[in-house]
Amino acid sequence: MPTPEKPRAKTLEKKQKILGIALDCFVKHGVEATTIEMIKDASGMSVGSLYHHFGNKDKIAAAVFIQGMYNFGQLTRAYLAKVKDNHGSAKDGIKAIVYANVDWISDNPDWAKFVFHHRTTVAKGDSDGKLRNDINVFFSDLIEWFKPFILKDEIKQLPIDVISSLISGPTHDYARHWLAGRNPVPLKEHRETFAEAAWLVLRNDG
Amino acid sequence: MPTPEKPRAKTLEKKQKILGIALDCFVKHGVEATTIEMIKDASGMSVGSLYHHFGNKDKIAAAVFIQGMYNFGQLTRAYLAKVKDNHGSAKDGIKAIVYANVDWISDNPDWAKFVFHHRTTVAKGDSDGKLRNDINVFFSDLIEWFKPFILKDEIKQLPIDVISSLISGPTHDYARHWLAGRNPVPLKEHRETFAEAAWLVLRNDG
DNA sequence: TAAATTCTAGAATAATATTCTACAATTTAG
DNA sequence: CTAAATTGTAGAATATTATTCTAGAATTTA
Repeated sequence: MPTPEKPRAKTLEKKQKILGIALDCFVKHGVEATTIEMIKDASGMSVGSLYHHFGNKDKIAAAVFIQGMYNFGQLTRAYLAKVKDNHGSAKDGIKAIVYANVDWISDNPDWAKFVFHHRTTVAKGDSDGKLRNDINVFFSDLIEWFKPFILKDEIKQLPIDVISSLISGPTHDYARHWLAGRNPVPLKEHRETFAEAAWLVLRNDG
Repeated sequence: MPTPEKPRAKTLEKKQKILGIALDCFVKHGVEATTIEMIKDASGMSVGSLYHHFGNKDKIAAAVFIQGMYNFGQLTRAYLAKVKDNHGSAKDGIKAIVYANVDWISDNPDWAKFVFHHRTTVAKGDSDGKLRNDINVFFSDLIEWFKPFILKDEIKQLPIDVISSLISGPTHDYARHWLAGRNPVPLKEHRETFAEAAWLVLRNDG
């Protein structure tokens, strides 16, 4: 087994900085078109160091992706935790999820662009399934929250993955177009619309 | 200006065949990881010919993308035309759009995978805006169809791009996960669910 | 049927990713 | 505190892959 290396003091923050720079390059030119040399020049790092830290270009991209997903996950958990603390309703929870999506995407457009366009790319390199697992854990947290409301018939009896798509689908679709410059009106301006729409499709009775 | 070349007899079908083979490679390995040599070997074509016909790798990808979008557009138009012919309601039209999406994605999963993941990539190379324009034309056809129903207040007064995301968002989101193997239940099984959901959010009054 | 055009082939070149080797900096063990 | 041991840096060397180029074959046009 590969010895688990112990990083030096400032290594982690240095790596984080590189991820930010790599993100800039990736978003500006796309992963394929950004060369290691670009990242090297922009970060003032040597090629050797980059490879020492990340292994190869795909793994840099993977690290960027994971960083982004992690931050997004944190925000969503925080929003849901607040609902939980206030003993919020099913409606509050569903709207909170939409809010978390809209807010994170709006506040981190570059990360969002990257995350939207590179899940597949990154999944390929996830040989140990670590990423997959993290996402599953995140997902089961969400399910935990939903279950009681579904059981109480406040939310429609639908498969969880369908529920998930009904909640996030419209927001993500609009976000993609907005981030790409095809939709001029900022996502944030439709926050309430998408939140209410999600509740409208998922609530039981009308 | 670049002389508009006149292709030879079997050139077009040869190019189409290559696009299919390229799609296979792209879907199996991703655009970045498929080499020109792979496409060369799989198609029995020479490197020179590939470059003669397509210019470079990005343009092969662009051609694949455009082919896919074109086919999808055709299907959607056909579905909507049928509704028009039968003097269908707003509900019929909105459900038809969802059906077109679900059916095309289900019947052409590889094309769908590619189209979903490479719009951005391709948009970068669309210097003359031809692709952009085609999509705009397609979009305005849709808008034309919607307008009367919005005016008659059968459909909610919302910006067209929001309407578009509310109709297609959930289907596309689910499709992405299904195509990536994360959602095991085929998209088609939720066709009616997503179609009804779209109508539920968009209809006026409840 | 000859000239013009389009297409094919594969070698030559260029751009880029990755590996490797030597050394520098930091940490750890005693 | 000091000497291994470990981790990080640098840049040259190598390997892979994209792209260009040249010559000629096939087809079309006039």
